[in-house]
Amino acid sequence: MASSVRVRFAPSPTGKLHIGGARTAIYNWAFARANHGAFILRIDDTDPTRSTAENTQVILRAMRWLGLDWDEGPEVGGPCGPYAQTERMDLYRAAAERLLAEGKAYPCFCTPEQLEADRAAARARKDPFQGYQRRCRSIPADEARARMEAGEPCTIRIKVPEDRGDVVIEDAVHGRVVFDAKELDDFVIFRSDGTPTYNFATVVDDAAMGITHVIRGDDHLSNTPRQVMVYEALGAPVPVFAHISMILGADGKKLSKRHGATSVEEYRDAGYLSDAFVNYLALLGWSLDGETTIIPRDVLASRFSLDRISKNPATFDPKKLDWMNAEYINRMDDAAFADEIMLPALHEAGLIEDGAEFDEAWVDKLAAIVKPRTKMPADAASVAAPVFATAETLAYDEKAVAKGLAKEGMGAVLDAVRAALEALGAGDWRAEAIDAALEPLPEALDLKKRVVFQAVRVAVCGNLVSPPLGETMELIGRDGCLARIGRARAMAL
RNA sequence: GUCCCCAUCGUCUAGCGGCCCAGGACGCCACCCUUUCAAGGUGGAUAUCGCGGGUUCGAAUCCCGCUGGGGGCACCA
Repeated sequence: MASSVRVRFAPSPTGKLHIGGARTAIYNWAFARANHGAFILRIDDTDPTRSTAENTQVILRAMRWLGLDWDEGPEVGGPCGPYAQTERMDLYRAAAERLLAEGKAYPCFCTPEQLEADRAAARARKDPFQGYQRRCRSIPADEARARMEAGEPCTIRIKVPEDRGDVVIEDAVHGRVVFDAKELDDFVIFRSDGTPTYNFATVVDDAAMGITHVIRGDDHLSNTPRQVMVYEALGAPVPVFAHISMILGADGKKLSKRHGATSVEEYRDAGYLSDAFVNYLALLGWSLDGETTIIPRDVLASRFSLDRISKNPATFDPKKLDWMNAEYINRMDDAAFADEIMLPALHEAGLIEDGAEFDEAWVDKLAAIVKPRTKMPADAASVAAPVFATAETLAYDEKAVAKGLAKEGMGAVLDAVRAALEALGAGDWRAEAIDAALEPLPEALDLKKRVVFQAVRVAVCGNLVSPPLGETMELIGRDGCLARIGRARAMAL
């Protein structure tokens, strides 16, 4: 396969992995998988003041949680390493030297003050071109070389060919985008401190790593013609670009802290399922067919395509993410739900001991009634909590007691309930039998069904809300239920 | 200032000249199921396809202008 796909996700470790970056990573990963290509992770840490090793670790952890495995990159290595830009400085230096030697770049001795003055002047005379005025472009090569060797501080600028004309970018999502090379200035590729700039380092790396498709945020579209200049100067093939839109907050503004959680790990910590999160993010700006919303990652990995990426910016909608999460939870089978969601949640909530063992059938039955009431993992703990309490520890909700239990006549109801339940032997303690035993009571007591069952519910679960009574009581057990009713009897009138 | 991008229900989107007085999903509402809460089922409201001009027998779809958003123009990435 001569032209096999190679894509990369290249975050800067200047912060946590945020939602927008995660989606870019997902698209790159899915595109690589769908085309049997390679997904490369590279750490673009050329900004020494803002990059930290800790952020890199946070990003790697987030990538793993998202399930985006990389074929080449940190901790897995690969033929194009190293995969952090700070470790590739020699490459950038060599590339810059080459461009200098070939006359495709030149040193610029302008001071920041000089540059600022030029900019101010351009503004003042309303010059449509506000970029670098190319003061140092015409310095003779030997003079430039001499000044450099004398140690005069300088940056290296790329020489945008005078007659370059239009720079045409065939973008996979935007189509043809045309820039006039005249609008491009001779931008800096190497700083005076000897470090490369982003637009240079990325291109050198993308070229060296054989990247075939650059899938990244829209904010880079305007930078692309600059990068094309570097590819051309380097004599490297220009990859296919795919610029994806930004993700906005509910107010249509760029997503920021004001909009709540923006980093991947905040969503992980909040209990969102990786699969649901990835599915939701993938759909924010991409569609499979316009109809399907539940797209498991294996489908994403086989059916993802660039031509179905949307051009418009997307607003992040937490409500839909919540729905998606609940959907993934409800699609789990009971055993998986019990092991992966319910039991860990109960443990987290301190409701079960370390290494506690439960009867498998019992746990599955519990899972079956808890699962549809679980939108977030923590819900599983609160829904199942009454089952794990004892008659002594069960918390009675005050309002529930007032509304359902502490009322005239409820004492008689509980007495009747107790009598009916006591008639059931331990061997008959099953949901259907319990329901059958309770069923005739409302009529016998001449009360509404609702009133009777509400009293039982509060007595047994401590709350007005619970999973179906019969099943819940079966799981709690005969003794537990009778003990609770005994305790509740004191609260009833 | 200048260059570039974007514009369909509140939100994510389908649509690439007739199948669309616009389809799906979230959310919302109603009903059904029901001893509560969910889940599930059924149905419903919400888009003059940003605005104005063209082109065409016919435009959400093509062209032009405008407006509104966003991004770039750094020795940040």
